[in-house]
Amino acid sequence: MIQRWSATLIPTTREAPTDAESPSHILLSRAGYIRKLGSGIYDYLPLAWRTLQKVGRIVREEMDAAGGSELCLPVLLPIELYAGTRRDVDYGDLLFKVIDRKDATCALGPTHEEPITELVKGSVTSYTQLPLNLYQLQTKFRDEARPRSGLLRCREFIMKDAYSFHMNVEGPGGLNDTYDAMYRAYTNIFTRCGLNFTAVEAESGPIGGSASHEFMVNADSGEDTILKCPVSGYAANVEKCEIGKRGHDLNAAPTGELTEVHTPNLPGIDEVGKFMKVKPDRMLKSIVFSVSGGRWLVAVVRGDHDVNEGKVKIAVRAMLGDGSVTVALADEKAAREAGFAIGYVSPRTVNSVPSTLLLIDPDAAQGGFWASGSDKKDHHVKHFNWRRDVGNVLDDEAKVRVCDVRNALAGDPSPRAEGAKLETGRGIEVGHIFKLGTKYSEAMGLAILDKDQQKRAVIMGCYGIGVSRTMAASVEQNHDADGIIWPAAIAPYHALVVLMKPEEAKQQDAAKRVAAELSELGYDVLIDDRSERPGVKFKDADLIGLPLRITIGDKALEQGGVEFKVRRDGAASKVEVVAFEALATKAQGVLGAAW
RNA sequence: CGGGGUGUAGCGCAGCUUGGUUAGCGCGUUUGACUGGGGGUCAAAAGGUCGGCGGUUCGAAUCCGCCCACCCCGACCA
Repeated sequence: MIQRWSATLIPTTREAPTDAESPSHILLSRAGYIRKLGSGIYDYLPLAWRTLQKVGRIVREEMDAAGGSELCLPVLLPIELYAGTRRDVDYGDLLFKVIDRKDATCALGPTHEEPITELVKGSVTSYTQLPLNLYQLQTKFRDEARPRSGLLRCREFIMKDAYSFHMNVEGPGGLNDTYDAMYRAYTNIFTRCGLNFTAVEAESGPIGGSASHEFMVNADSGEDTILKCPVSGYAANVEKCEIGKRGHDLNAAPTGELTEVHTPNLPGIDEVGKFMKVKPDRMLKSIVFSVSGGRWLVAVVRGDHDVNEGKVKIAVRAMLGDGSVTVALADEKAAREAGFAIGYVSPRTVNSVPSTLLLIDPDAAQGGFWASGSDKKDHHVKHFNWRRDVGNVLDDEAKVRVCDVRNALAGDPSPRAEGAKLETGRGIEVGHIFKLGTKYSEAMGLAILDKDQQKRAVIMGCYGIGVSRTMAASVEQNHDADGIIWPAAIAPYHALVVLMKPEEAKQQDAAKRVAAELSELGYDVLIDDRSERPGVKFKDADLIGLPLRITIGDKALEQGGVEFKVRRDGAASKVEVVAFEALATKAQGVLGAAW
């Protein structure tokens, strides 16, 4: 298709709005793709909409190829729909709500587990109709506490959400089949979009195992940290990432006498450390959790490490041999009443507070000098020693375990390859696939008779792609100082034909000829026919980032051709004159076959 | 929700401390001329509820109060 710049709306600007900070926000704004209408609310202008359509087309093709069926559910959802799942409460303020004229509350859909479950409940009546994979592309709403980074975190955004329904997890037609198909579809989608991405293991679903993956676009500006093992290829997000084997030693000799230090009004590890002249990596951080059944748990990590709640939960369940125990950060007041000096807790509380379990991260379960809380407000201790100060309870496996309970960091041993070290990178989450299990079907009463005439809750999976976020993530990953650099597959147009003198018939004819030829090959062409100075047009060309720029000017025309420039080569790269006859081949070499 | 900050032309900003003609500047826009291969030059012009409401004052963009919007850091984030 062919479009003229003068006939569409591409309001480029020299400067970005002050509130734009991330590269995608700045460039998409400056290049005339998006405009902000309110906090976390953006207009998609023609260029952006074309890119979104292209991403959407790839998504649809791959979803259809993987057995999905597109449908479209309402955005406006009666709040009563959430009666079974209580997500109106769990989602909290994140759920956008509107009130109608009858004073009834509706939610603007943040995702669609409830309506899709409701739909299937009323329309699928036999196991023979399963499996089913239904998806939609639509605008979603979330009342984010703090929208930021332009399209990367908005209150209104475009998402592809898919839901699958099964009678079984394993075997043909089971959840695992579809999950794997979705994993492959997502890999195809992001590959076709021209993105450099990593699929990482994410927080496990209720079914366990590696039941969830996030697809992360690798970009330094990403909000999420991901960890990778360069040897085995293992990759996971911080919440999920396992750490390889680490040694520990609870029997080392003390470094000195246990000494109490008065540390008044010091809020954090860093401040206490500075005051005591102890580095955070020689301090013990003891975090108190409450465990169902009226028990307590103290998790100890090094001062420079962060406790991982998910790992704590898994460890406690293993320790108690009970998969149903719940673990939560302790309520401060209740913990104080139980005898924990919150802010000054030490591992010794395993002895002093009844029904207390102790989990020690290997890096904290070492000899040498340690500073710790003293279990007394405004006081810490120096020369803490595990064996001397905690005692033989350390050997009681029912009460004390040494195990991984912290977030992984760069340099930690890989869990999958001996001797390899984990590396970190930043990423932008653009896709998430998840094994839901029966959470929604049970809550909403979606059950079907199976072959054996047993009524069973339907097993579900859900699979999301942030479509508008994918566009922004691509810009985060593909840009330079002059502007956007689109991968050909999602560029709003493949080529920009720039006329040096748009009023000259000779150049007009050449532009028409070039555009028609490229269009016939299946490429989308934008003709810059504005009577602007060349400098302005070149700057705008770099800014909007179409993969190929073809300049029609006297210089090249005299040589019987046009100027050919690839955006990815950078603004300052040399242009090349290409004869008319050679243009098609040359363009295909750069852009690849169109669809 | 806690902390910090900002609202003045389409965009970016100055003016506010110390109230006083007609509220400025750069970019952009319009018209004309010269120009013509990386945001050109000259000339002229259009464009403002100074976020809103109220108060103080002879007089408010400027001082005071309330409200609203927006941004940043943190908390939060299927």
